[in-house]
Amino acid sequence: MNRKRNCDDDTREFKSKNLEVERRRREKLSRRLLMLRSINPIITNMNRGTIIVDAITYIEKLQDEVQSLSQQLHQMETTSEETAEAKIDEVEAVENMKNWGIQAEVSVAQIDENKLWVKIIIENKRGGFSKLIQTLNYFGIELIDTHLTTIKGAFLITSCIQGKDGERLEINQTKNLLKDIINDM
Amino acid sequence: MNRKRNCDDDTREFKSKNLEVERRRREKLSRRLLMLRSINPIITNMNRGTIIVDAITYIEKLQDEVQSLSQQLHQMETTSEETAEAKIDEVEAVENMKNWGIQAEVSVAQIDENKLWVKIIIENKRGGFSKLIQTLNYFGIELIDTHLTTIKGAFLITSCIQGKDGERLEINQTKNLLKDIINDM
DNA sequence: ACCCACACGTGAGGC
DNA sequence: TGCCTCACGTGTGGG
Repeated sequence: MNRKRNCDDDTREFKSKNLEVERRRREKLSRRLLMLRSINPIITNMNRGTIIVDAITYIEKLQDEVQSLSQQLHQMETTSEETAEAKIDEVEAVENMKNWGIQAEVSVAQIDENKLWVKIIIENKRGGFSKLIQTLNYFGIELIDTHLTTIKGAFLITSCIQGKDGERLEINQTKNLLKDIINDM
Repeated sequence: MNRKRNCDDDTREFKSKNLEVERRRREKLSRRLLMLRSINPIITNMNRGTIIVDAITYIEKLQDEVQSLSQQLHQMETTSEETAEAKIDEVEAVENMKNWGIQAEVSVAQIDENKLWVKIIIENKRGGFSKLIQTLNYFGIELIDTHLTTIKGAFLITSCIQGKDGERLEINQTKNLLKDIINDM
């Protein structure tokens, strides 16, 4: 502890051998502390001790952030698994349609001045049919009576439709609308 | 630097006033370094300097992790917006059913020894109908002829079904299967 | 003057 | 032994 250097060492200063080594060590430690402070965006003070405290709190914050993010990501992945399955189903549906030589088709015929008869053959996309119905509903088209059959990856739909509020439906417009809807799926 | 204490201070050791204070400071710093080391799962050495280096590398790793996770989360959110829309549609569908007093319903009747007639009223879940069809298909049930109407957030389905390969269908089993499928949606 | 934080040089102990 | 790390007590400069 207390330096026991004798008082008789007169003028000649006796340097320890590890003087320079110790100096290097201190410098290295200081540089590393500055490094630690430089990558930490949250700094309260530039004291030697507060640098470490800030680093601790920053690490804890990052750990919480990682945990929270991975948690959110995990539950988002689990909820979107069915979407992935749907994608696979759609691919298989197209394959089936190709294998069986089924061609997509849209036919529209006039029944009377208010009603049209439509026949649609499309690939069996997951949710495609209900989306078709909803889209038609959005465009003011009401499905009165509908037949539907699924065969080997295809929807076969025949339906009697009319415009809401007695609005007249044009054959070509309706046909183009149906094609657009199917293409958008 | 060199202590200038006169050699005439004889036996009485003169303690600096900041001796204890400095001691507290050192202890505090050591404790904080141990804290920093304790929350760091990646430890190469327990040296004073390597503790800081490990903390730096750990912070950098955490930062990269946070960036990567938030990036993945962001692009997953953008791709799953449509799912959120579907959820909203489902909620609205249930609201509509409640507003119009439509009750979910499953009825099954026997047509002949091979065919059953079913009537189903369910909420208009996005993709629910095609999932119903696919699930029935998975359980070996074939839909021969199907009527479907959507009214105010509900599917009204009447269908003639039979078992594949001439397999007989029991009424109660089929009814329970349909209920299970609907509950799983 | 005081307080606080830091750097300094050195001895002790482990490998 | 030498090398390396740490704790110690103190001097010093800034607020």
